[in-house]
Amino acid sequence: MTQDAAPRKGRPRRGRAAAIQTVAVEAVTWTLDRPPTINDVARLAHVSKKTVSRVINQSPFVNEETRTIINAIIEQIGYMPSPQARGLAFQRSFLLGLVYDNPNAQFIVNIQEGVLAACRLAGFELVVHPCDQKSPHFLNDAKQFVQRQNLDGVIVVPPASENPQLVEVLRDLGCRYVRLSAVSLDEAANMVVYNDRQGAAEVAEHLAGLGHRDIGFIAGPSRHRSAHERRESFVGALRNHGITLRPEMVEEGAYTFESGEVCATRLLTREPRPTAIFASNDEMAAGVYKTAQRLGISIPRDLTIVGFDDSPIATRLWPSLTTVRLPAKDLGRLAAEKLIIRISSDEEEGHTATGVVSRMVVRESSVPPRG
Amino acid sequence: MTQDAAPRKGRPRRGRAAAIQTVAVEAVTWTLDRPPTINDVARLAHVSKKTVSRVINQSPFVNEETRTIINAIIEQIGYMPSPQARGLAFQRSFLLGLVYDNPNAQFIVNIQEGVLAACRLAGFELVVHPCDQKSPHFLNDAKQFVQRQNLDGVIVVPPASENPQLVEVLRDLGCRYVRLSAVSLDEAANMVVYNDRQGAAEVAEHLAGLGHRDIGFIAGPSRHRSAHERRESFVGALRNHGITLRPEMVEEGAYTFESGEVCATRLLTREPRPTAIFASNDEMAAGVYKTAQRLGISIPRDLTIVGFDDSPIATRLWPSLTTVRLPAKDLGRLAAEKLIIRISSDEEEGHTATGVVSRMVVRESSVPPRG
DNA sequence: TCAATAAATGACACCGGTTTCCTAATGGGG
DNA sequence: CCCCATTAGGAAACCGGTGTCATTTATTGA
Repeated sequence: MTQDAAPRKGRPRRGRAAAIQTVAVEAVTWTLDRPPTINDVARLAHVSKKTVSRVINQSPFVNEETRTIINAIIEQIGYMPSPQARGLAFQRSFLLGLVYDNPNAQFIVNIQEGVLAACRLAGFELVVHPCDQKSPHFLNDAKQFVQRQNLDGVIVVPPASENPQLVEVLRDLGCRYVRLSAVSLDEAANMVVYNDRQGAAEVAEHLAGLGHRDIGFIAGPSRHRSAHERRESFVGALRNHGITLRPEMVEEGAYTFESGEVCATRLLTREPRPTAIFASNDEMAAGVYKTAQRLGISIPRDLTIVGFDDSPIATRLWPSLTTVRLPAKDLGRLAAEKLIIRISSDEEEGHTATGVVSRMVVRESSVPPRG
Repeated sequence: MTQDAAPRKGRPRRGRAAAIQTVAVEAVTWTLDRPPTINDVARLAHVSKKTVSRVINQSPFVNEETRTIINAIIEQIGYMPSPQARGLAFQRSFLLGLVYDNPNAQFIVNIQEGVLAACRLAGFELVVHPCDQKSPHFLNDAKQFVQRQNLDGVIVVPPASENPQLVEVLRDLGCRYVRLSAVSLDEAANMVVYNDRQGAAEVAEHLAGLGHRDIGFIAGPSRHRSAHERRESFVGALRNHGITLRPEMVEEGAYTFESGEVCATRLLTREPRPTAIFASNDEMAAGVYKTAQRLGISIPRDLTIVGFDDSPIATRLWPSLTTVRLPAKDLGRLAAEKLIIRISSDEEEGHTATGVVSRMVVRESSVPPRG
């Protein structure tokens, strides 16, 4: 890829080419019982394997006719270069890794989908690798993963992406990586960020605008940066509207359905009962629904609920959930694109900050408070 | 792996080993600026790379002391064999593929999780590959996927797994594969099946036992084998209880939430209105919930609803959904284990049929009909 | 004491690509 | 007409492991 720089002129040649055509045609009748290699192509084309290699790698130093012949033979015998051998010679694997320890299946699937879309376009394949930050082998495990497969790059999803030790391991390994996070941490160049502040602030304005004053908030687990972002932005925006979130109106959940139920039970059995609850993600919002229904609290008449993520469950719930759309698929695509560009252009570090914003989606679960 | 068969005796040797120990210790102070290779290990151990290779591959033909030394050096310099080079020489990739075209994210994630668990234990990595059966490039795309990455094996998830052309492609490629399906199709050896009949029959008995007679059924899309299985088993079991499903009480959905809403609307606006609806999966059951709520029909008082899959949404819904548990994670694990065993033992075809059964889970959405 | 035997190890080619370096042919300028 | 620049292509080494086969050394039986 680094050699065989662009030529300045081009002078076609003849002679060998015409003869080869015949050979090639003759060769096609010949069937191989194993996958064809570059040597087979070279032999059939009466050319050295290096020339075939040049064709494969789009080197400009190949006569147009020769190239045509070789391409025809490649086409006819169905030759495909072995990524193993290529990787060995190139010192590259054409493999990207996706490291995640996120319990939210939908988020992962969406991310994965976006990543795969970008991979597909660039000829990369994706190796997925779930892990567990709480495991003592976590770091070693991640290290082995990257080293063993010789990954060209790794995409790390939160909350694993927010683990500084993991980042250090990746850097030590010299492995290019892109992190997804709710905030741009220490290194903007290696990150794709999603702006949760925007969405959370919109929710605050929405609730304030509807006239809610007794507002409950279910925060995410503190190890997630997104939890901080959503909380701070929400609280701050409420304050701008002259509303102060009382401490007892804030509960910390774990981004799970069950924790949503638990937190909602606490909030809804307090006096004064909140007229609106903002849960930091849709899963917990679903827990709030269930709790409210169990307690005979009507949604949205007696309780406005807002979630975050716009996962499929938001529309499955009844009434449908007002939430904040987090474009996970776009995030995945952006991350992969960023990584692939960096790999292909051989840059050590990217320079542009990349990110997406989250916007509120108003549905049926948010209405003005009663009375 | 095929050479270096087991020895008949063992006679320890001395002499060189003691000297090597010193060399090894001395060598450790030497730091490399690139990932260590087998050559580095060999040089430091004053041994040929072949011997190191023997140690790596657990060949019994290595002197115990030599092995110890080499292992120590490997440990100390952090050497890990390159899977690329290994794969090239072995003609193997240690990579498994997961091919899916299933829109149900949760199902895929669960399968993937099970597959990964098995992969991890056996030292394989997983390359995921979503695809689209409706695309004209579908088969070619799958072929390229397998060939390019030299996959050791592929796991195919329904409905793609039920595409005979895809199976033919895989077979032609000589690629080992395991298919997941609701029924054992033409080749039990290459399949992991889940028995949907059991669960569907249990639902029929459950509904009949509760006293329901006007029962609506939302079938899955006919291209899914599982749709047939669930339908036939349900209808048959109902008949055993003297209940005939009238044609107008059957609607065909697409396994999606939206199609569930559409089908439910049709069913619930007919006379006589069914007192129970069995949806062929939970997503569609969620659509039934939404429709019932929109129409002011109380669940479960006025309408019993049963789903299939036991996906997370079953417990998110209110009241919680009676459904059939399909152990997707186990399915994935079983498939991967089966595949890995076949790869490792170099069997062409497996011989044991593998499968899981589905069982009903009764929750709050199913009660006797009113009156 | 001398094969014969067996364990332990090494030399070398190979897997399927790539890079480096070199040669041959062509055409233009002096 | 010769030399050089330039293009097209090839030979050999290499990437990091493997298989095959030969070689070395020690033990054993005759």
